Amino acid sequence: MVKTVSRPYSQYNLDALELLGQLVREGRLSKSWTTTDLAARAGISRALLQRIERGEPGCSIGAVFEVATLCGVPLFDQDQRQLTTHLAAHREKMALLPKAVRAKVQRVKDDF
Amino acid sequence: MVKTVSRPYSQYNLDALELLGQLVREGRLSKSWTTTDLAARAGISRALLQRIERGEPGCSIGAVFEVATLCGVPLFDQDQRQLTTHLAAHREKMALLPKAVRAKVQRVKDDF
DNA sequence: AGATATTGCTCAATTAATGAGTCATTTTTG
DNA sequence: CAAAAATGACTCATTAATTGAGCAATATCT
Repeated sequence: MVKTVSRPYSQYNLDALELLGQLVREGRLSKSWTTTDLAARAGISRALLQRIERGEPGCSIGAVFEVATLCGVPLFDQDQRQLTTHLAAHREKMALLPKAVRAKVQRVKDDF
Repeated sequence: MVKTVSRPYSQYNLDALELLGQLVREGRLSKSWTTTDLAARAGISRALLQRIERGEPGCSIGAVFEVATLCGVPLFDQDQRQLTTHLAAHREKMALLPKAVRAKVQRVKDDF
């Protein structure tokens, strides 16, 4: 029985997901929570929690974030952690950026 | 038409997801990629990319990570960034942790 | 060691996400 | 200003995720 690949994920991200799953598991154990405990707290099924700890890429990011937060796993960089502050800052920053980008038209010099 | 809530996500994580979406969008624009460009690179549909930039919690974490990486958005802390190294380290660390936790049995002193 | 709880896994049924397409609007370029 | 392109938002059919339950194996506690 060979595992079929539904979508081509990069190895880097598969590793990142596996690491995230391990961090979650560590956090859970450090708090002495059973899988059932944590799943209940996060409002998800135990089966899904196990898939998250296994680092499966198909899990919804909302569920993963809930679990990670409960386990004390930081989601972003230290300097990005103050969400509310940064949300506002980024909203302003976005206002300065172009609303749309445009593919460079490769105008070829065809007069030679 | 009121938006029905499929699952109770914490406001903190909703904010985190919105921030992540903004960071992705910033990264995309800084590289002058159209939504179609980035979606193609990530191997996802444009519709999904838009949901990711909007910070919707239902998107698969695999898709979000692919996009974030392409946009140069760091996923973990500085000290957790070297994935391969940390994967190995965590594997060893896990070997030392208990395989299962057990809920403390609240043995009540019932002899009074 | 024995008892009991936890974990890991599978499977079918249900629910939700994803892809593809369309359209109106906004933005950029010449 | 006009044309071309990008974006945002939406629908619907398809595909995939999620749930809930059950069971075997393993780990923990007394």
